[in-house]
Amino acid sequence: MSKILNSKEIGWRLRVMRQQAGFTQEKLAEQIGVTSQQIQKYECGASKLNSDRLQQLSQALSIPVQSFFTDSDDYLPLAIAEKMLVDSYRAIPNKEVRDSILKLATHATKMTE
Amino acid sequence: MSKILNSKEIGWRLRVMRQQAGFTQEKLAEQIGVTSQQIQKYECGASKLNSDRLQQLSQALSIPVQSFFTDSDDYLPLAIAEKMLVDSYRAIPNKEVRDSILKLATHATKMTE
DNA sequence: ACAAAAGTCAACTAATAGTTGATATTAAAT
DNA sequence: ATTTAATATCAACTATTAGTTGACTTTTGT
Repeated sequence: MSKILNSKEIGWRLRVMRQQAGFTQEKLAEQIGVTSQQIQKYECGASKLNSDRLQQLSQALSIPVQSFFTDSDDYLPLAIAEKMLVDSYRAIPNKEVRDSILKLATHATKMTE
Repeated sequence: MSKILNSKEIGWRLRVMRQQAGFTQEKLAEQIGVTSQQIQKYECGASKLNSDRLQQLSQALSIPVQSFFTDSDDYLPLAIAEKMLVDSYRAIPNKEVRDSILKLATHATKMTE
């Protein structure tokens, strides 16, 4: 159960990722079709990102939507099991097998009942 | 460049995933603190999900946020697939299921050699 | 066929996304 | 150090939409 991030925290991530991508608020703003003031609001958490904006921003910054919600820090000290999981996954030469593992994982909740 | 999904498409995913999780609109609604009519709106795309709702729904349905935005697992670049794998793995509430996924992954490499 | 549960529709209100215009801060250049 | 241009921030207002309630319809099970 991962923590739910508030709009301030999400806004901060947007800011960091925008800067890493080398955009000004203005440049990013015109790419997704809002004013730079609106980007500003996203970044301080005064406005919340909806599904459209999330996708537009992800595309503009070339990152997956998930980046807004999971700490990259979480992945650095990857728990042993998780590290094993990813390492194993990487090591699987057959794409179909990889895909089926991934699919299994993403749908695993259903199997618990 | 992956396609940007409109709220109708996203709503439909919500519906499918809710049903797969075995929730009624009502049940899901009370879990995230809105009315069932509001869930209904999300599902037909009459309302858009914001970052808060996305996280609440992901948690309630035990899926990563990314599930709402990526069409099919097959197109995912490796890095994103890995992220999704770990996110999904973490979202699995049942330890036994988690373990079996891990075991499957670690054994998958050998089996294909 | 009936009753109960789940889902849909419509009208309204509350909340917030998004705008414009003004002000502040930073950075570069003279 | 002063000025200039670029970037970022603040405040007030408007437009949109998220979210509500209540009535209606469909589905499901006995």
